Amino acid sequence: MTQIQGRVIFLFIEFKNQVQKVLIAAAVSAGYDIKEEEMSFEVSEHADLATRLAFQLMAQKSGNPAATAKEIVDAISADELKNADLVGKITTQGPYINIFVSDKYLTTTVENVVSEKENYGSGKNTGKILLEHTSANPNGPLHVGHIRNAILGDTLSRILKKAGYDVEVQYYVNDIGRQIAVVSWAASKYPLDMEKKPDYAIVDVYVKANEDIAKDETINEHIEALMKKVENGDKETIESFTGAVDMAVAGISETLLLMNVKHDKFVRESQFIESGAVWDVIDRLDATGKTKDSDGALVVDLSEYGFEKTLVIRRSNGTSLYTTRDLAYHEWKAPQCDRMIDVFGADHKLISGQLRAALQLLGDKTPEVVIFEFVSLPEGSMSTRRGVFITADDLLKQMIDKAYEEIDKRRPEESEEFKKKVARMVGIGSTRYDIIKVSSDKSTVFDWKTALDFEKQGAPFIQYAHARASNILTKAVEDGTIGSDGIGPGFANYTRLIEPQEAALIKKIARFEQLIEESAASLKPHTFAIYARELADSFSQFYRYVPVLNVEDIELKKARLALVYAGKTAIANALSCLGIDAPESM
RNA sequence: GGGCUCGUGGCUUAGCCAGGAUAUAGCGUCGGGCUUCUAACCCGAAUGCCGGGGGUUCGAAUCCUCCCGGGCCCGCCA
Repeated sequence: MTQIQGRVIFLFIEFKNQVQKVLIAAAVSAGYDIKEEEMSFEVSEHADLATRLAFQLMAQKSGNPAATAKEIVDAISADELKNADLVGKITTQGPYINIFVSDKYLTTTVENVVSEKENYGSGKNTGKILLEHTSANPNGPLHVGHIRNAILGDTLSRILKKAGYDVEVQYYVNDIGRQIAVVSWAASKYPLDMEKKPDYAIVDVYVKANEDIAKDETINEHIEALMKKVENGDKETIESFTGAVDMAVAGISETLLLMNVKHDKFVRESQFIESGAVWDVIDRLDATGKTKDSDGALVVDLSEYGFEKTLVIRRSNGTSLYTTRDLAYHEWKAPQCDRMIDVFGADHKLISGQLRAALQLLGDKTPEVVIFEFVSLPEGSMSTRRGVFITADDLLKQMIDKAYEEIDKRRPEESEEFKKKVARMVGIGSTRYDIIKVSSDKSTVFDWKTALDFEKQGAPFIQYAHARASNILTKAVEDGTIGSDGIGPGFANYTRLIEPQEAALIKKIARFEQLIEESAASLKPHTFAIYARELADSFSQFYRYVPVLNVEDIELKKARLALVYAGKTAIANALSCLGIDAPESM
């Protein structure tokens, strides 16, 4: 068994390994030819683990899967089974072989959570990951499309950390492109409303400027001139760009912080102009012989990577593009980490493929790209430029207000401070959960009615289960069953936990580590979000059917308290991975 | 026009990559449950040609193919 700090890790996986060993031995002794890599298992409602092995092997003999399944199970040796201490019963049902966990599996799970506490569920992966997400242009506030990027990226970073990786999260700030030139021009023409949140002040003038440009194309000449000045290092122009960008970023940061989204670093594109890295990248691409002139612009041929169209890496006016600066950014990141992960919207599918191809052409490490499909409005797609968007702040505020109404209705006697705190936890949690639970490859249409009708069996449901567990534990401290040293290793005899709801909850808790592992490996956080809900579901059923505080038998009471503690801990750890606060009371 | 992607009960959605046991769950609807640890809870019921056709297979929501519908993209925006 794999041991880390004295404990068997990945209990579910170890269970699976034991089952595999037992079944292979049985199949071989029954006269079948089977290799380890051919074994496949599924989690099933009929058992803790099931296999369709008989379907694969039937051709070797009878051709009857049910007969094959029975033959294999009959051939299981008692000795093998004795060594597999996590495996309980193995039965057949027609062609299926159903496997159940042992009592030791259950008691070990509870003991593990009780001793590991907030570290329960952590993985053993290693390596440094640089994760980039959100990176919205600093030309206005975040809108509901950006929220999906931020929540997906932030949840991913939390899950990867839980899986054991060293993760650094970056926001790539476009402080130098055409859009920022427009912002800078706008800020010089129109006064900024300093009363407003700074990102809103910026977008006001940005939208006006774009209206001007639509009417008068000659403004574009001013914009181009500004871009050239910046690339040539003109101090005054750079300062005006930086001033506008700082305002927008300040506002964006405030919004991100409100929804528990954390970035370790804000990296500015301009640094790759200043350092000359951009021109260096262009030179090296040019040296590959894959570039050519196209109407004065420099383009690179990526046809050998499957891209029909060439990629422009330098404008005909000599300035660089986002794509070029992004190449420099990735070259800068590569030596700092083992893996790079970028979270982009669906509009970046093509360009991110070209980016990867160009990096390959240069012989560089390439990023893994996580794509999420668009969030649009009933009337069409959102556009900061046209001023058509619903801001993240607006959505978050309304979600918090909605949550406040609920808590005010349910706990009117509580303090204003309590209600506000819970409203924020629930409002933000609901927003995050509703977004993260859906697979990122589904496009969605935003509408207020659906957004504000936050599903009760979403974040609030999970948070409520946590609050109920906390409540029981608080009362057990008050009645003295839990001493001042709390619940730790060896607190109770867990073989007393034999109710079906107890076993179901323990089994659900035991799968935590595997779900983290799978979610981290596939970079699909929604699968973990669904697990978190199932975990809360198991707890709610346990809570309904199994009394804890008014149990006479003190040993049984202590065993159940330990399970409540294990449930609370698992739920808290799951919520933490989702960036959702776990209230002690709500 | 070409490429990518999605299409699962009234609505939202899991499962699809590695095909198999009555297709997952929530909302909504209908019915039941608080003198018992917080009812933002629990239990039960109804609702599905898994977009459509064809194919592969003993077996297809899952693989292949064509079609229909939504989304995104198709060089000097990001």
